[in-house]
Amino acid sequence: MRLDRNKESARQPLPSAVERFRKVLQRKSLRWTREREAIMKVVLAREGHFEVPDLVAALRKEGVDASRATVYRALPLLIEAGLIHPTVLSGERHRYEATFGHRHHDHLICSQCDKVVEFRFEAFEILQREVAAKHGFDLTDHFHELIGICSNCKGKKSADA
Amino acid sequence: MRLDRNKESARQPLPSAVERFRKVLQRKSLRWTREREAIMKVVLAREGHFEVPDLVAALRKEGVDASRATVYRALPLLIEAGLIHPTVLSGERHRYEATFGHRHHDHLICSQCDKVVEFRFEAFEILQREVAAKHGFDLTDHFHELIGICSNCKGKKSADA
DNA sequence: GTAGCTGCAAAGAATTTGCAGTTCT
DNA sequence: AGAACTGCAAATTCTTTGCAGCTAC
Repeated sequence: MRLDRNKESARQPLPSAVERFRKVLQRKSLRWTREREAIMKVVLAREGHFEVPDLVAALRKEGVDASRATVYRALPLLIEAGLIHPTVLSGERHRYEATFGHRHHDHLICSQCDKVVEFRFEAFEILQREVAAKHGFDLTDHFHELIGICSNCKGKKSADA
Repeated sequence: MRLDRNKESARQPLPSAVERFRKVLQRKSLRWTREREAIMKVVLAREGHFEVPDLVAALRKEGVDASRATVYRALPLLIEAGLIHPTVLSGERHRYEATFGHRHHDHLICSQCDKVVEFRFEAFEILQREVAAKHGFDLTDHFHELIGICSNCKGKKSADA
């Protein structure tokens, strides 16, 4: 999760997301285009995690003009603007999650049924900064994912092999 | 990092790694072959993180018989045996790290120079189990990676764009 | 003897890139 | 006008698979 304590972004509607995105573009002398705007909106509207091929399909379904290539090219910018964040998730393809307008959280995942629980534990946030500081780092981001077996799956026999 | 508190595996030489691997194979009615053995040894001998294509190249260089396909097929077994573990590390391809004979640790990474610091902080281990338990999960594994700017890079101007 | 293995080469997928035409600023 | 964009299709990679012949048990 991109750490972001100096901006009261959570819970704000679209305008400030637009602002953030524009700011990044401006700083890099890049342009605000209809495609980038469309991608941004669809991304922010998505619930939970998403993978790029799915996102591309979703765009197409909404009749949004934005080719796969353009989507791939936009992602790093959205990340830089703090609107989305890569997530780990044992999966194969890259996964992202909209972070703008969402309270920061990490994930607890059942390895058997893939159930995902979002959690937030302030102690982690504090200790992480401490650990980083102890090694002379300024913490800017982190990935934290817990893997386990949920109560529901505990009973079931593991049909291993 | 695969959690493993019931086995005093760390610091032990090869034999017990072999034993573990054989045990997994046995349980799944799979076979102990010269290729799997060779892959296991080369993997355990590697320092730090590795990606599959590099591992395959390393094997070839040592004249080890083991095709790419066989390597890919062996990895899940090595993971199951607790000899290696996938790591996050923002990279593109899958990355692994030998865990057998190494004390568990997580990573602190400089996003500018890619410097990697291994850290271990007992509090995290404990709190993670607590969080999992609070949601009814049995924790079996976790990914935890801190991203920041190291002291060395702090001075440098960020030649962004 | 048989189920499982292996290498190979082909297949699959996700992501990236070169290019020619378009569009912000 | 000029730099930056976009879609397309081709190119790259990593990873997986089908198959025919080998090998551990």
